[in-house]
Amino acid sequence: MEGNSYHFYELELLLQSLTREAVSELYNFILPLDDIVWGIPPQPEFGDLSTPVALRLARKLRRRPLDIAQEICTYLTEQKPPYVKEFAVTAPGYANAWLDMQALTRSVFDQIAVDKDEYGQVEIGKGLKVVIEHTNINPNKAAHIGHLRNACLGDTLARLKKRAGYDVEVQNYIDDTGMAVADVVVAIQELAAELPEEKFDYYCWDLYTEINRRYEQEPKLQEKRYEVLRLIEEGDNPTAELAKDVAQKIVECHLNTMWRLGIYYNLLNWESDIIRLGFWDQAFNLLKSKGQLVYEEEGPNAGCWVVRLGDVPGFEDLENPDKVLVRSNGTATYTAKDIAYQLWKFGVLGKDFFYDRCCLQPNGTVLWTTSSEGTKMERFGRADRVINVIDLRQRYLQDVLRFSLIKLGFEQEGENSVHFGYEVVALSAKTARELGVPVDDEDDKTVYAMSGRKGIGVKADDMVEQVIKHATFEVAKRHPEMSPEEHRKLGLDIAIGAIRYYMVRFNISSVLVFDFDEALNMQGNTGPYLQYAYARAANILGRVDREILDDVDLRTVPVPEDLTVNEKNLIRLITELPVATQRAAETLQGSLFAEYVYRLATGFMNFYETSPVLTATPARMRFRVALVISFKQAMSNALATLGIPVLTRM
RNA sequence: GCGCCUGUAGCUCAGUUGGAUAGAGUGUCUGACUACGAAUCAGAAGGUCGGGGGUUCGAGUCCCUCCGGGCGCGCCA
Repeated sequence: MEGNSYHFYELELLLQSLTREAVSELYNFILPLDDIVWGIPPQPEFGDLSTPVALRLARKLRRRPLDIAQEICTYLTEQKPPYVKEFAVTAPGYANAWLDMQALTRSVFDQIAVDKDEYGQVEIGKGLKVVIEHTNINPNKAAHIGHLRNACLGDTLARLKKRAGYDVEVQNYIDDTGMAVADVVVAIQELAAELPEEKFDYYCWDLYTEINRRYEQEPKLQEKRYEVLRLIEEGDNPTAELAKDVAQKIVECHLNTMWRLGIYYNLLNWESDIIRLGFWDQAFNLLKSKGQLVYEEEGPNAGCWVVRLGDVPGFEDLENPDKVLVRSNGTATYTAKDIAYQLWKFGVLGKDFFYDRCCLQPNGTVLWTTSSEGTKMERFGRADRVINVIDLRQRYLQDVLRFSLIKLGFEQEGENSVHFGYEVVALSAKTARELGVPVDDEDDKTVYAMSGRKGIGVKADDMVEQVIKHATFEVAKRHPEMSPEEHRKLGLDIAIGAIRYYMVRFNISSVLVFDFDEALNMQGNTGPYLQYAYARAANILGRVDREILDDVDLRTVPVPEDLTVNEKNLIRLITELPVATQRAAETLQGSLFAEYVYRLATGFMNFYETSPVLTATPARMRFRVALVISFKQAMSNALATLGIPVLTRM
């Protein structure tokens, strides 16, 4: 946001500082900027922007709020801020501003004409590299809808950060040496004769459930898990080879699942490479040299290397707040490896992976993979900020990671580590029942947790396929003239819109109660509603006389004085795109952005219903064509930020 | 036991650092397609914001307390 283009947000900021000036001049009182809010009032009678600042001042100044508001308005009027026509006061003490919408519209048109696809971008992240780690699915079974929430949130975050000017690198961590993979290896060795080529992840889903059942029945089978786990970590043996093969095949399945939804990565980070390249040994030496790693001679952690966290807020009350990094038998804990890995992300470990090209993704970008003997590259990691998209159950561990970095001498890195913690996905009673999970028939309020071990859950591909089927059916109903292939093609794009919007529209800190009926819904506050608004705009423009369309120029088209309520409302929503992007990117709230895009779409729907374009008077028509062009551009940019396909027909 | 999250319309959710009459969607009921596509729009009904105290000009929002639901507290990964 630069130049002299005053939109609502810039105006809000300008009025904020002018108001502070007014308070300081009039009452010799310095108010923090954050205490002065100019916002959109609930009723049009209260103007276009308003502030309750006089109400707040009343107590301190011991004066009537209405009088204060009046004095502030008088002061502001004398300052003649741009695009404000008038200031006025309403009870019980609000100061309101009326804007020159005609001039404001002119300015927005100009900006969209210049910025086009870049309209809505901001530059707060310029020069900063952020590494976003998401997806991170155990490579031992099919992805389920919980993983889908992770991936959709992470991908939307990445898109928002890019639009906010950050240099974004998306990493997908693969725990190929963990217990989960070991379990499937045990299952294959104990239960399976040969492995199928198709739907390998689905096959492993069942194997994983089965082996966990066996563990219950034959506890001594559990000994085999640890033996397999040991062999995998050791490497260079048939069991390790099998594990590697399983992990790679599963990762391939996961990638296909995510690619279908427009989710792409820059780098796959393999746990086995972290181990093989000795990241922890490197980190251990580094941390020892910093002098904050403690070797315990006595107490409960005798013989271990620990980091002391007892004075960290939130840890004081723990029985044993210190975190063991190296066990008394000399092996490193999971957290220790995580610390090493996190240091690598910031480029301060003093050790790097080698890299190989993994494949070309459907969007035309190369996916790279870490490797223990590939080529050296300087481009990965080295982040200014790191965001780990991991569900909230791991909050404690993520806190330990963050505070450990701080305590161990990497204060900056700790401060710049963000745990993007989201709640898990659970099943509604209805959907659980449909899956055959035993549910309480009396009680539809209870939600049911998914469980990989028990095989309870909705697989991501199943859900995607069902939504595609439903969307394809809806398209076919509306377009009998199209071929089944076209139906399916449009159905796919609509399904992507429905799924992605459903996954990001809720607050991340509450459990997403997954219900099939709701996920399949395409009316109301859904992804297809947003796509439909765009399609309607495209449809209008497709019907405008070619000559007129070519002739309408956003930079010169006359803006009428008598803008209607629906026109004004739409213009105002279009001007909000940059600030909506900025706020969502900075607060990491994709849902905030989703809500904005929904309001934008609704604004257009209202305009559409009330404001004919093609049959309006010539001058009005040309203005409305310009407005539709502007909306279409803004909506297209907004949908791209959500990763939702843009459709001219649906 | 300690800690964190959560409770708003029948259901799923919004609700900016305390601000004007608590909002959407869905479901139910009623209207609007020979009109730029009805995946839409307009209207009705639906609320002790979990209960009770407190703070103040003003509380869904802040504090205390109680109740319900979820999760976390390893020399596991």
